[in-house]
Amino acid sequence: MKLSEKRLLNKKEQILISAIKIVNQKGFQNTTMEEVAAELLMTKGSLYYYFKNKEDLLFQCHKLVLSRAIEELQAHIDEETTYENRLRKMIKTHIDYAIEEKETFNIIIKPSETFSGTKLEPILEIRRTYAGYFYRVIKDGISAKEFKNDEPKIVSMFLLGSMNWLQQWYNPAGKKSKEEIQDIYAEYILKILK
Amino acid sequence: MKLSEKRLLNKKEQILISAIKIVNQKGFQNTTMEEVAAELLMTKGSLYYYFKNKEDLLFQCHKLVLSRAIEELQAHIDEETTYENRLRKMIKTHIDYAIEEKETFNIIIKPSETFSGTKLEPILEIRRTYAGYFYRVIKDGISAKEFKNDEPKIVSMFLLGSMNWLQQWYNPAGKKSKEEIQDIYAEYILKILK
Amino acid sequence: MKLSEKRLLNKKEQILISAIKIVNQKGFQNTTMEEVAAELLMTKGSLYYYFKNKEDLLFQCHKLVLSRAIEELQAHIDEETTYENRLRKMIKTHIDYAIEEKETFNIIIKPSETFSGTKLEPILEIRRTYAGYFYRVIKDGISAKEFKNDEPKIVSMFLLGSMNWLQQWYNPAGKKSKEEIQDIYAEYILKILK
Amino acid sequence: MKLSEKRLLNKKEQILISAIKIVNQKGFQNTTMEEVAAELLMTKGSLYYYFKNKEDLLFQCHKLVLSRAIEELQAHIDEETTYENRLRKMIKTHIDYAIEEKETFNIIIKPSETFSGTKLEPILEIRRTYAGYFYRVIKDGISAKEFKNDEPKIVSMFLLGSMNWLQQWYNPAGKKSKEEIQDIYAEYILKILK
DNA sequence: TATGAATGAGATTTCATTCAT
DNA sequence: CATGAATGAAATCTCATTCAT
Repeated sequence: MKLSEKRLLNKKEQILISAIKIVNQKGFQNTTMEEVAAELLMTKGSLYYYFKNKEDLLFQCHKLVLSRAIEELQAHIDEETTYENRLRKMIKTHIDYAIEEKETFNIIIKPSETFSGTKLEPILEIRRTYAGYFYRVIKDGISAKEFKNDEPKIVSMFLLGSMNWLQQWYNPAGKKSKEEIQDIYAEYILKILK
Repeated sequence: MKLSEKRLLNKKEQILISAIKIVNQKGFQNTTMEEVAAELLMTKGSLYYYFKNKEDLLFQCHKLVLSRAIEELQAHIDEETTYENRLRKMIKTHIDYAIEEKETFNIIIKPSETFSGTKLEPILEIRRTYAGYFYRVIKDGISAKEFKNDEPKIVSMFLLGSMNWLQQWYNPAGKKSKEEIQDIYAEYILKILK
Repeated sequence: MKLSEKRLLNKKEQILISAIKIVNQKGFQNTTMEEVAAELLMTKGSLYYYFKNKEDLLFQCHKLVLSRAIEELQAHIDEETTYENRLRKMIKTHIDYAIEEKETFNIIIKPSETFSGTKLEPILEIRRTYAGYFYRVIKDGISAKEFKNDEPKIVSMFLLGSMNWLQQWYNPAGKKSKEEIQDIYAEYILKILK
Repeated sequence: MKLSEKRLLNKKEQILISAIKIVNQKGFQNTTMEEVAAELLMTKGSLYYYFKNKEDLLFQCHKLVLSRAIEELQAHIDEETTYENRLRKMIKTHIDYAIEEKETFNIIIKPSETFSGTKLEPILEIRRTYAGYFYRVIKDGISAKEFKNDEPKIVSMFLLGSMNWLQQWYNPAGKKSKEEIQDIYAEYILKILK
């Protein structure tokens, strides 16, 4: 890769990071190109040098966040340890993202309201990939007789749903720390898997 | 109540029902006043006779659906039967709404993205009330020694989250019927409560 | 037709007339919705109440002008007189429009630069209809042995081209009056038809 | 001329040739600097080294095509043969350009819509020069008693118009070949000149 | 010379909201 | 009560142009 291409990529990522920040504050629909640009001390027009349109920008935000999360999940899956351990770590990771990156991580939730046509399917695909990691570890844990359950797909969705919901009610200043929550969620799901 | 007021109420409800339909198809942010009006063979302008503004209309949609669901939950809670039975019926009800009334019932979306200022707190209040029903039945079940768990709040949220997520992946044409799903979800949550 | 519909149509036509005026001054691409609105003492937004988008507005401008011209041609064709006479009158009419309504009449010329996709074909269709009148009168004149020529299609295009070109060089303040030009053009084409 | 100036000229011409290609595809107004640059595997910015601005670029495109055509016309005029022959060849040439170089050659477009201020007059001047060749040959043919007509200016415009219009309807895949058309057009104009 | 990046002005479009009738 | 019409603010997007490197 040429230096200039690298620089372009860097800038693009910089923009994405800013955009993610704004989107996490204001939500998707309420984020304007103007605001994203302002955050970067750029002008609207410049954004269009890097991204085809708003949908494209949002799409790449989502992709960036999810792909980062996926990397972490992958690392956990690759560890040589019990399936329980892997699952626990994956839960930790997911909850971190769900709480910290709220909105961007969240297109996960209603992509069809944000994306239309061509971009929707890729988004859904990434989402499926992501969910697949949870499915995998549960399924493999079952095969390895470490877990016991007949519906790995449903369990994984059950888990994902309960974790995604956290953003709605979890209060960092509340009684339970994030870590405690992470442990409790792991405990609960393991009860289902026994 | 005078007849005219009654008629007003009827018309209002009619509008809400149409609005709910559209919102369930298009999502909150993507529903325009025009579309709601069109569905009712009215014009945009007329809607403003019944509702102060769009936010108000959406607010009342949300409220209507939630209050209907709350009535059902109340009925289940009032039954003279085991807590397990009550919880099972409540899960059934919630899943019915979550799947059928997708958007309007949709408690997932950050209300702060749709509602601003004066309407936000009332919305959150209704939601808390709603969630309270699940909290209540779990807490009481614990007090009655039917369930066993130290974190009724967290369990109820865990449950709500997993159910709300259903809209994202549940496919009516898929392998599992809605009824099977309802049973499985009840089973899982009961495992946590034992 | 209801009164309200009539009023709508009236207003639409009023807008079209203003738009035609602006377009004739500035050309298609250089006419902005803002300007059209300003001419009518309206705001941009209001135009969108009457027309779906800019292309639609321009399309209807074109249609209006052409359909008026077509009416006149039709009247000439229907007269009970020699084909030569009919053709002479049609030439008169066309030249009047070509000189007076320059631009709007002119989308005739490069519709593909102004219209895209769905609107292009209808435009071409109207254009074909229009040109068809000249073809008809020539063809019929030949059948009636009043004219003599083997290529009515080509003659009609030859004629239309020469007339459309008038806008490029005709100067109302020049030596020849519009009426003289109209006669000369008729003379020339009749020479070809003998 | 220094070598560097020569190189500059070459590059300029290269750019013009590419630009002409694009303009012929997309039309004057719809051609963007970006597209022209892309065709040359250059970047927008570079174009500004060679041309002051877009108008300048388009101007020179138009000029280049017209001046090439003019050269050919000149050659035909200079031949020692009948005026009829000269005129026939000029018609051939013009029709070739009108059909092949559609847009850039396009004399139909109102230059005032594309060119403003300083560039407009030069454009009109070239066009007049171009048209002048047809005027000349007709006028001289009349003086030489080979043609007979009192309005050489009008005849030449009549001819030019009919030929320019060809781009609007001529279909290479149609019944008549380009050569046949060229003959027919010559025939028609000669009828007028006799 | 050439380029990559940024700019900014302006154009189109959308839509909640208002209001006279 | 209902509507048709108008509004205006804001958002997206385009593109010619500039300029430091």
